[in-house]
Amino acid sequence: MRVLSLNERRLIEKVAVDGPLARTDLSRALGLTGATVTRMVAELDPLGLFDEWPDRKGQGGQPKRLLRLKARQFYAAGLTFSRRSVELVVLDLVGQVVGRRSVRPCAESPRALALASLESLAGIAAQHGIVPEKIVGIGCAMPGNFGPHSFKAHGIFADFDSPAVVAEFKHTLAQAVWIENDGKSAALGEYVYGRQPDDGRALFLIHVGHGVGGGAVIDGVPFRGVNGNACLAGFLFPYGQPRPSAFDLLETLAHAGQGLDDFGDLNPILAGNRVVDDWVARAGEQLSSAVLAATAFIDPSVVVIGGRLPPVLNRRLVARIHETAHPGPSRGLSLAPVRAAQLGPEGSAIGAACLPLFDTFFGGTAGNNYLDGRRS
Amino acid sequence: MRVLSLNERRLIEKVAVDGPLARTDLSRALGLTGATVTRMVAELDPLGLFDEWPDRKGQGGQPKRLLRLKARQFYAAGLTFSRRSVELVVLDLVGQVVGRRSVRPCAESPRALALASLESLAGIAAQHGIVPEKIVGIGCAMPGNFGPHSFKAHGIFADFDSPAVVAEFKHTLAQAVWIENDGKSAALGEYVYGRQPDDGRALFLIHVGHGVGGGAVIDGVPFRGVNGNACLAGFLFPYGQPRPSAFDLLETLAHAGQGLDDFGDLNPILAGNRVVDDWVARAGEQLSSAVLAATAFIDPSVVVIGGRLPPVLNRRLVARIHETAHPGPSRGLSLAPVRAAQLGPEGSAIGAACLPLFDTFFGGTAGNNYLDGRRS
DNA sequence: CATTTTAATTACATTGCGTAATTTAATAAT
DNA sequence: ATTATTAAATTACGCAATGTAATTAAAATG
Repeated sequence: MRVLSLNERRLIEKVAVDGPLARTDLSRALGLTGATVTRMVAELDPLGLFDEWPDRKGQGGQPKRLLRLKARQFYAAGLTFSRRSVELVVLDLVGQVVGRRSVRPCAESPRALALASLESLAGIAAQHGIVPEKIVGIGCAMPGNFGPHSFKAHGIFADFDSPAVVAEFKHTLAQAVWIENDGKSAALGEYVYGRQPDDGRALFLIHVGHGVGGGAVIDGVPFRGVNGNACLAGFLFPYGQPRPSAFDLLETLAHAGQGLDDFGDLNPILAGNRVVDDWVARAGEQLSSAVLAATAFIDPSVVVIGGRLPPVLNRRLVARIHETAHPGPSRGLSLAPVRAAQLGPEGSAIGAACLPLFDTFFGGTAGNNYLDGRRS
Repeated sequence: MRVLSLNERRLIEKVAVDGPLARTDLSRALGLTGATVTRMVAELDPLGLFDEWPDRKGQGGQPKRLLRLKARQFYAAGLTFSRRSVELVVLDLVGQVVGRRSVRPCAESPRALALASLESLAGIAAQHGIVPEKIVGIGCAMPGNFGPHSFKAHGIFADFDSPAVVAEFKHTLAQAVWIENDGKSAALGEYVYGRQPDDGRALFLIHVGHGVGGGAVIDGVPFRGVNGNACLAGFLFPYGQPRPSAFDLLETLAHAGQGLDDFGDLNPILAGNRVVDDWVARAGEQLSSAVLAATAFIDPSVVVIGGRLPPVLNRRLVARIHETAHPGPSRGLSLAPVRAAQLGPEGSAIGAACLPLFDTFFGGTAGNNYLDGRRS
């Protein structure tokens, strides 16, 4: 697919995040003239990105012609890594999960995993009549950190440590592959597909997963840090001690004789579970410190609690954070507003699939020159 | 002065930070063609921004013609607020302090302070034959935080709290006035005029001043947060308890019977001072936690220790941080490299004066459209 | 003194976007 | 029903910033 210009991406992102919108709305929102928006939409027409229909309820003048992203037009796959399985979802550009497969116990080699993923992807594609050109890539939301030259995955996925393995993974999948930290991809997914109208300009997500991570999207740009390890909200909670991670909850439950296989098995056992209640009380309190730290360093417009836990637990953690009522990071300041992630239990996978879609259709690298489309 | 385009600012900033440079060097560094750089430099010629001279030590081919910023060509004033006085410095675009005045006890009303500042500025200007058109503005590095609609100054400058007062200040000074948090302006100053070749893409400064604040410049853009309160590295150290601030050092000294009037009086009493030694040991240890937090959230290429202390103390604090040897923020990660601020005791004022210069000549708002100079 | 090499300049082409005029499709007024 | 009004969308035209490619400039090299 042809490379989209910066303003084309801005336009598409605006429609995706705040749509449906008419050309005039876009003109105002993007600071471009109506003429330019008309031209850009016409230019993008061959891609079939938009649905368009006249606005009823107009009060005079020519009615607006609203645009929104067309469903089932472009796709990406997202991989999330759990304890016992790898989940693959296929997402379309509007954020609908088109298909899902549980791939394989992750003890397998990366190559085997890649082949199995490819097979699952092909299966879903065939089932829905998706041609390969409509799949823009595969995103992997990995628990772990980036070293200066490699990705250091969380212990149980140590096979992903070497960049050579990542390269082979890309090669085997025969697709463009994005590898990103799970917290950062979840933040991106929440920004694009879980955004609330009053979220403002900077979203910070605390990722309650294998560890306690995080990510931020600031002015539409993912905030990665120079090594890709920014937003590590969990630094406050040393390893080996109680910490507000989903992994920690599983261990706490196991310790109380309620061993579970994976994050996905949590839902049925939540109701009236004393161990869970206690964990939420403690973890919520810890997370409020993390919210404080995020407010102090990032000063975001909203802090979202998300990750691998069932949405109910995210909401309960948020309630607990509100109870804790921390003072702000400095004189006269208060904590950033906190809310639970909008995206459901598949938020992590949606975030992963979001990586290729975002880089292809949305914000991209803000602030490069060549805005006019002159590329070297 | 005419408004400079984004690429013009990028060019000027590059020359300022990494100069002297030839047109070809700039072409490579900015991703523009040589033709464009030639044109831009010619276009900027009337401003008299550059010195140009042929490069000796060329090894063949036409010798480079190196460019650097011309001294004493444009100026800005910077105000810093201390306990008993307000310091005004005049800085030129290359970063040289042209003149300094101690303005007045800060108990005075903001209007009186503004008038006194104006007088001092006029005095320095007259002394050096600086015409008003060459002064691009006045920057104020204020200790304090931004509320949603106002600036909340540190207690002893409570008069600055109201935006109306700030407006009057601007009006009285009859100059463009920038009000910024002291940590953030110090970070900017350090980025522009104290930068080391290996600082990389993201500089984080921990500001040891009235409180413990901070600032960051990421990819050439000051990082402010949505309310202008990001980078508050001091959130770890609650008020009323020992904390690594310059204010805390003064109080510690006063408590030990060594009362001082202001930060500026520290230098003579440092040598062999047991109280200071103990304070450095404790504060350095605390600061290493702040470095850890900054690494976790921002993932910068360098953390700079700066603020209102004498440079010797900054260096001693850095040494102490290195001794403390904190583990990194997460598995496999280490702390960002730490170094002491390059700018001397006037760093804070230089940072303040840097605000107008930066907004006029440097990076500015990256990522806006209208790169071509079409402005609405 | 011709050749090579790199820097800088110049002439010309491209293009993304603004300005302003025009067309379109609805409601409100007569 | 016809006309006026209004706002959205489109079209024709122009401009400014940049790229491409050819040209000139000034040194080292042989």
